[in-house]
Amino acid sequence: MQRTIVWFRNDLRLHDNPALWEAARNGIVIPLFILPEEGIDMRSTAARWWQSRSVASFEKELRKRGVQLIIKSGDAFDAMIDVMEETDANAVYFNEQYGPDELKMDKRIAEQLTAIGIDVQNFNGNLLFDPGLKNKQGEPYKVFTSFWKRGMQETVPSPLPVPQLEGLGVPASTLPVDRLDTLAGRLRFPELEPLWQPGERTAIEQWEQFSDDGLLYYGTERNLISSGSSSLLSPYIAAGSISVRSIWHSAKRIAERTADITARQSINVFLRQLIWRDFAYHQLIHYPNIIRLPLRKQFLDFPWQGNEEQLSEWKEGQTGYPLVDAGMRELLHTGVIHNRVRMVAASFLVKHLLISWQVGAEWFKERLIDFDAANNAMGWQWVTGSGIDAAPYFRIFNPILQSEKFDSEGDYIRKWVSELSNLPVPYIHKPWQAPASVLEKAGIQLGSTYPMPIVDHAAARKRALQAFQEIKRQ
DNA sequence: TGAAATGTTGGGGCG
DNA sequence: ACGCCCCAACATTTC
Repeated sequence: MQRTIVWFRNDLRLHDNPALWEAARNGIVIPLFILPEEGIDMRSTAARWWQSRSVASFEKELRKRGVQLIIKSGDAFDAMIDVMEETDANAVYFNEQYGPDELKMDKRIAEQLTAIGIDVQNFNGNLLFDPGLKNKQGEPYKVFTSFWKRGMQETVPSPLPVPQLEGLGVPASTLPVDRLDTLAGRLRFPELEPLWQPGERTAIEQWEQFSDDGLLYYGTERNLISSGSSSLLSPYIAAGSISVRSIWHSAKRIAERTADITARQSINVFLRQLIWRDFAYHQLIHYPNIIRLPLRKQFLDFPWQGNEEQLSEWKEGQTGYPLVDAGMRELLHTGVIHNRVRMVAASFLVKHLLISWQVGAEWFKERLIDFDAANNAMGWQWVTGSGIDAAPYFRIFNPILQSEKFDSEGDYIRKWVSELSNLPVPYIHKPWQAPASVLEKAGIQLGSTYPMPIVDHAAARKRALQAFQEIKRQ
């Protein structure tokens, strides 16, 4: 009877978990989660908080099934050796991660384990498609639409069911579950605590609720910021509490059952978003540097020039552009931002403030509970125009027009920028244009209760285009 | 998964 | 009745 350590990271679920499934098929399962070594990489991020909450929830699920999650900290190889000595485990399975650091570490650990006679196996548990997908010329895809078309033709593996688990039967030594909190700096995100319920069950419920209703209108509603049309699944997908392949197949089944054209189109729009996620990993796998460096070389010399003060104003939602500020405050208070606003706020940092996308990406990494290195890198490079299939640099979002288009009544702004809540349309989108009487009636003093725009849109746009000309010449 | 600038057209006001 | 101008409204080009 094989005894397999299943090393969990961003795959905190029982359903459709290839590593867990195979381990269970072969015998006894020894689930392991390893916290980062003390003193190393201990930065407290919202995503780490979320992961720690998700691990705690997963531990409970396992315990209900009579299986103990072993929690260790420190070097992964050393931790595994510890566990193997105590439990006589003779195999280690895990699902692949695709970041450059993770790949390097996984390779190192696999080699070390193999060298001492341990059976090591890894699986794709995170993506819809084969991570090595190539086009007909044998090249990685460089344009999303072709990747998308290919994806729609691919067969996505059917999700695996929840396996029957057999655990060790005797307790093994482990760190207490509450160590997750302290190590992850959980106490630094008290405002997120009441907002998010972690775990596989909640994730599946969330999907069922969304697929029952919102999914069918997703195509037309998803851009309307205050319509509540987001799936809210991204934090669960990021932690691996739900499998994208399960979502895929479930959505496909719903599409097959419905004759309504709009609903079918909506489902396709949603599937397209899932394919964007795979495309992000596709890029990360083929161009691991995209996390740190622009893919288009000329952007290495881009004349970034934003200042610290403006960066803080952006982070705090004090730019004077209501939609941008609403988004940045939503991020601070909830750990997520609506996708449309994400683009507008990111574009504002890069193009209006000329602050480098890496700085923005770092802030998102610190604050997003749905943080995903591949998505984040792709998204920021897309906005900047420095990535594959990115928006051309001269495409500059106008934060006022975006606000008028996608938050036409200003409801989203009123929710997050409460000092503007009494301001009527159209001035809610551009308070500095409101007549004095309107401002007074709404109880607003520009420059004191709410900032004047920190940059003028037209001037900032012009400046950004000039900066673009500079690198284009080179 | 833009926006602004520039070009074109056609209806209507007006001398 | 006619030509001229104005300017929405829409289309195209440019950034």
